[in-house]
Amino acid sequence: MTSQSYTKSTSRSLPIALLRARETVMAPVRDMLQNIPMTEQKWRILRVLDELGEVEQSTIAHEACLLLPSLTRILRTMEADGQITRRQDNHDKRCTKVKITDEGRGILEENLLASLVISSNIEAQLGREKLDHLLNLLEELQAVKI
Amino acid sequence: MTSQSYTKSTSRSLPIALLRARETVMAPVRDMLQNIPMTEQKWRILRVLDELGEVEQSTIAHEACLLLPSLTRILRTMEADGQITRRQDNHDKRCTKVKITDEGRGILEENLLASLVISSNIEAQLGREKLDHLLNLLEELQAVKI
DNA sequence: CTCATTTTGTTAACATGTTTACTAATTCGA
DNA sequence: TCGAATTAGTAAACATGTTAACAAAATGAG
Repeated sequence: MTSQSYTKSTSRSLPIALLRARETVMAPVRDMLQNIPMTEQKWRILRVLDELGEVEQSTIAHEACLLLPSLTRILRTMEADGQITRRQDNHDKRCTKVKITDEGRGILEENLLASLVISSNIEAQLGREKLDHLLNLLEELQAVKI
Repeated sequence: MTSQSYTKSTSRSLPIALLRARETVMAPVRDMLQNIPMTEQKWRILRVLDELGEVEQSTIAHEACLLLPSLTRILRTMEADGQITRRQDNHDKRCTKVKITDEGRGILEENLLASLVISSNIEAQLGREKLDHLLNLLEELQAVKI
């Protein structure tokens, strides 16, 4: 840090450190997704739907870290591609319930192995204990109240 | 995880956990930046330039986690707004050297306090030891070879 | 030296991010 | 019960993300 620098080192800035770490981790995932083809966002949506079952769009947006306007557009193409289905909720007609289709699940299944290889590679290099510790700290961080 | 779920819990997926953690941390930063007004990306660029001095665009792109096409556009507006200067390198005429201006530094300085308050708030809630440990793990993760 | 290759950056096209404004359905208090 | 406030989602506009194609300058093997 020079006398000209007003802020602390970017490598010790949590937002920037999180971003850089994510770029490192995502590099091989992006390679995998390019072969499907599928975007990061659609992949996250499929994973969330696979995990949570049939949920409303706001839930997907929150879990997959997407804003609703983006989600609206992305789900439109995913529905057209047969990866998800959408239906109006009976009780609350404002809500749209979204569910993954067999075709959507198929995409997850087909890339399960490649996905595991990537995780294993990272785990092998960082060490299982450190990885677990990191995931725990990240979960704690999400619980911090702003 | 249900019998239908092909992948592990998204909260134990490193890419998704990093993204969610970052969203948590960025929420107050975004509030701060909206008052300037300034985008996340421009803020990162100013921080990197403040830290590294006069550098070429590829370096900025790498440090601030931006792709060159995005950077080209963003620097164009930042130059027009007087926050940075650009000049052709004498030795390698392919390179453009970029430097922060006094006006750009002023923006950092004016928001230094708000920025510190946000960091302190997170540190207070997570604890200094955990925060340091987290930053160390994130730095280690970036060194992982893919 | 010379030409193929690499490096640095730009442009274009389309997807996604982000904000604001909007509609429709629901909730809740007077 | 009614109307204000809230909630779920969409539309539009502009910024940024992402890929492919490109140009110009530098490099390197022959």
